[in-house]
Amino acid sequence: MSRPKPVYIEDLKHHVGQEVEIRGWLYNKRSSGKIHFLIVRDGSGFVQGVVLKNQVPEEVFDLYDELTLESSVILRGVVREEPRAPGGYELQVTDVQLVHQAKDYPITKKEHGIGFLLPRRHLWLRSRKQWALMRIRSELEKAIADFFEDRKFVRIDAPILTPAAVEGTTTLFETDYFGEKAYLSQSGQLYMEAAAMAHGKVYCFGPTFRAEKSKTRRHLMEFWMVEPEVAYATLEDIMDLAEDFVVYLVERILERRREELKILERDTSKLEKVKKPFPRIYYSEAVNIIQAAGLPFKPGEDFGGDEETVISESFEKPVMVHHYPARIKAFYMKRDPKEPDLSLSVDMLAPEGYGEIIGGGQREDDYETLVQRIREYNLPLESYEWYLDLRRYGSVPHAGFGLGLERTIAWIAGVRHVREAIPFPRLLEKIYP
RNA sequence: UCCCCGGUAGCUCAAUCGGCAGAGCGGCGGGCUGUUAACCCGUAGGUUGCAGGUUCGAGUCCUGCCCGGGGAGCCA
Repeated sequence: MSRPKPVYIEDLKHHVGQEVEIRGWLYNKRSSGKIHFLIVRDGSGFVQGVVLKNQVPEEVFDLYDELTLESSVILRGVVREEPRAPGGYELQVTDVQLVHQAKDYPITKKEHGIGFLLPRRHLWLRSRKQWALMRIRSELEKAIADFFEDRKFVRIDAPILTPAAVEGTTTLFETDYFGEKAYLSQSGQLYMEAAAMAHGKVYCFGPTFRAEKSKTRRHLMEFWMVEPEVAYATLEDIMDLAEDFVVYLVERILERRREELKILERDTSKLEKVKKPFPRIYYSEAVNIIQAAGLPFKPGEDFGGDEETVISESFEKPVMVHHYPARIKAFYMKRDPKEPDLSLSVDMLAPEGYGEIIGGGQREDDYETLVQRIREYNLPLESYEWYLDLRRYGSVPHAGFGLGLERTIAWIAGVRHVREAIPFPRLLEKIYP
């Protein structure tokens, strides 16, 4: 007996009428007595196998009882187009092989609470929605690389172990580095500024770490960030780039991950509206929106979750808020020469209340001013000697931004909490599995 | 660190005014040739988070503790 060719479920449409082999895991099963339905997943998709009592040997038909959820199985059968089957194709099963029997798989088809699922993240990843989310994440990572490659950016990997803080040490994970203190990176930006002076247009993409005691749906202790930095760029230039970037990412997912969005029950009409141009408003205009909505807010302060929600819900597209008060932004942010109390900064807020996905702006490029800022912010000048070198030797105007990957995924995929946007989330005081 | 909510069967939850601790799913046994988180019949399954208090009587009220979730601050 010749063994049929192993194929992936996503390729079944090219094998209609042929006998194939699917190697995967049992996702679900149903039976009506003399007909069994086996829903199998193989990583590339889900397919229903139909086992008819009068068409397979008795021992194959009876194997149904041994096939517990998440057991690994090999199905052989003929591919058929079938409107009654989920996905449109099904397998007329000729043979079933049990590779390994899973005993009492804990995650069932019914609802579970987050407290039950998170400690079982290694298994939860197999569930349909989580599967869809990780495929969207993977596609976004590809889209990020493609976007910058198309625009001739050079990818520069920032270090993860760093000697000093970018914005103070209170929220850093500290570790020992041969007897000296070192910290896990909370941003690659300063290194990107150095790299931009070497390559003009650069970006980094990697994990960053914040030891903030944050316990909200928008926070992770370890998250991934994309940080482009462009020499000779202004605030305007970087807003244009951020806009193009986000439009590109949304388009890519709509184009290549529509099935996954459907599994997640995402309302794609809201994503279709994400086209240029995005509204750009001054911080002061954002304050007006907040006050018109009746929120108690002290102008000059940074926005909290409620304020961000009110602003972003005023628009159908991501909105860019720029010219924040300088005192609530980082030391390296350049001030507007016309209004020195305001910084050349921008935040992009995602619609539907998903909050800030981008933060960036133009950097201070004058040596004396930067030294003064470092002093004003009570930061150790000696740690920034190398950074100051960038202003000593051929300083130019430059700007950049950082985009939080998980918040972007949560928004595009329409999931409420960022913990589902990363394979193994690191949450406050939780590092298992 | 602060604020709010919760902890009852393996899971998700219910239990009126303080009055016999229940359902669905999952498990197990049976039935069904087109199921879509299948359905139908039957069945097993409980230290109601822990400690104390009030009461004839506490899952329910009170005190303390533990654990979990959501949010604030901070940020992407």
